[in-house]
Amino acid sequence: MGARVTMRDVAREAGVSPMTVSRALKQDGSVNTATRTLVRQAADKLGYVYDTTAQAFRAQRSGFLAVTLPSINNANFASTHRALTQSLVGTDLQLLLGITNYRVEEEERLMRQLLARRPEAVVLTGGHHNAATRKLLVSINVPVIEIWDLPPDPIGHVVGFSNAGAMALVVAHLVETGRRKFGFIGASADSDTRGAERRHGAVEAARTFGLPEIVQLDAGPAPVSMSDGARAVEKAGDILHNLDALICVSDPVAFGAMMALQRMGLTVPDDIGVTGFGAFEIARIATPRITTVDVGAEQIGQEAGLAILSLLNGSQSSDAPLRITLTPKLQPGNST
Amino acid sequence: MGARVTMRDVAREAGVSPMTVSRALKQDGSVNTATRTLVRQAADKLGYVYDTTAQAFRAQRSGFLAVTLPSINNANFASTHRALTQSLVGTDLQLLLGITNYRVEEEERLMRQLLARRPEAVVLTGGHHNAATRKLLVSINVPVIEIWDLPPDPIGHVVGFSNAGAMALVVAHLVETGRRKFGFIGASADSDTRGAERRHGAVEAARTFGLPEIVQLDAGPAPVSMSDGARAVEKAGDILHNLDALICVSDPVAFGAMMALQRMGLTVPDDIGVTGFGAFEIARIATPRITTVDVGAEQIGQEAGLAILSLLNGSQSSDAPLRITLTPKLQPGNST
DNA sequence: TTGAAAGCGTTACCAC
DNA sequence: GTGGTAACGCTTTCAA
Repeated sequence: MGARVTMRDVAREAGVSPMTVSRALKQDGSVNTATRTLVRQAADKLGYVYDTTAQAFRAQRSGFLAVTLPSINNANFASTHRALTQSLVGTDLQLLLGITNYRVEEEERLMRQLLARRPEAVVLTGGHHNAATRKLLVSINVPVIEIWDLPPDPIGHVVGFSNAGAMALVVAHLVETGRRKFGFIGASADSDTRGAERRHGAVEAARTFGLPEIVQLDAGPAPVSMSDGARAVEKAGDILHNLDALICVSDPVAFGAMMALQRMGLTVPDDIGVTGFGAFEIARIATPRITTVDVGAEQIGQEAGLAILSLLNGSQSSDAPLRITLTPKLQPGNST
Repeated sequence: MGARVTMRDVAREAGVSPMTVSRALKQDGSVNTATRTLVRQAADKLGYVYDTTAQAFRAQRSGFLAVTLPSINNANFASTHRALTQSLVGTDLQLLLGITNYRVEEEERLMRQLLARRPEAVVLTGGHHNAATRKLLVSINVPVIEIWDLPPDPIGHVVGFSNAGAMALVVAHLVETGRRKFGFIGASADSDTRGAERRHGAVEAARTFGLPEIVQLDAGPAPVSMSDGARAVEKAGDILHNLDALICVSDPVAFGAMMALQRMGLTVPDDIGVTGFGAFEIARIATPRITTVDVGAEQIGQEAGLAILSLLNGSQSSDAPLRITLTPKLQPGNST
């Protein structure tokens, strides 16, 4: 139950000054190798743990990168998270993660909590925020990056793709395979704004192709899962016989839909086609493999990380907001 | 780009002392209402922003709860995370999350990074750590909780269940349904220590029941996924004809295995039974539904949260380490 | 290459 | 109800 070990203690143990300890524990070149070894040994012996809080306080640099994600249980967001983390290896930046659970009010609460930690940059998944959140973010004086979207009126920088455009790829593919009458399965509320954009993109693309209006099948509030996809199909009932493809907001939803269709005696893709979104593992492994869209989740994280580093280096002026646009790729499977 | 506004500036503006500003900006009752109004106005006028870093430093209370998870993309860990977050609502504690990617060396690196932020408590997923990590954790003076395991020699407190015991439930169930010759599909390396324990539990249970030795099918390094399960089955080939059940380390692996079996013309459960682990959504939605084990991921998070709060309140002495043991429940499906 | 002093912004503690 | 003083652990700055 002893008091905390500080640099002062390590200094005493090593027979040097606290300042030398400070320098020895960094890569800072100006320390004698022997001294450094001595200090390292003393630190290890005493079980010294560096105090980032004190450093952050003294240096007026938190070392935090605030990141929000809608969900922690999503392979795509996990990829983005991993790539972002990876791109910060070797720097002293640390991710401070907040999960919004797809709720805008939660995002505001979370953002207040995150900003109180004085992050050096902020990464938000999605480009739709309430007024209060926006106000918070424009007033802080650090880089803000919105990812996974292409907001028309971004707060700062953007690394994303067009969710609507990605859905247009899907519609075009379905048309090519000779289909015309589509249903869309997605979340009901506007909570999943990327989902709403995908829906919108599908509807618009259908109009462009001169197709019949897309039938909307409600899968409940976000996040929508396999079961929600299955339930939406079950609720649809006879409507399905008038459709030749179901466009799903994500691969898990598509898989749930396929399971339900199978139970109803409908064969995919012969009786009806099914498409997913996001290139999740389930799309590859399901039988039939699900036609999906790879949005480059990993690349988003990587590009965002690189952007942050250059913005913080000052090598990139933040006066000219970045807008990095990725191109989603259709991944045809056997479900269409 | 002027210098930062501090309490001192606000104090000067309001004609009071910094101490009074500090009190006025909290809910702290002992400030005259008029004074408080004055201070608030001065703060607003100057655009004052409270400095949490300085507070954390001075008060020696970071407000952080350090949490490690093996993966961000896992419904079970996501449940634990959500429940833990939920149980801290209303407190000033904030989660500081680190992902180990199932790697022990990564855990050490991560733990150093997390501890440097001086968390008020530490939650580790898993009960296996390298010597350095253990040393770090026993020397810090805050509550440490290991979850998702029942380590024989815990660092501090424990909220978990027996992975081996849970697998014994599965084996007992398979025996009841008349099966005797089992294969086990799990990660190869020891990286997924919970997986290794499950494997061990299955082997032990088989011995207890006097069954033939369980055939080990390697699914590669952790994390193992649907594809890994499928690949393990494909590699097994004719071995499968000598088995009447495949015990899988997780539901995704079990699903992948089922898909591969199906492609090989084997019917589940008639030709061979399949079991999973973790009560993932895929177990419910797959056809046939996968027999699995619900380990109470959410309850783990909740209990850990409650434990932390009581430990930090001082209402619970940390001299007597908590050991909360949950009871996994078998969820029979149609795959056995 | 190393050390001494000062101070980052806040709050615990003690006066009044 | 309010103020003064000191201190949290580190690093910037200057000196040796």
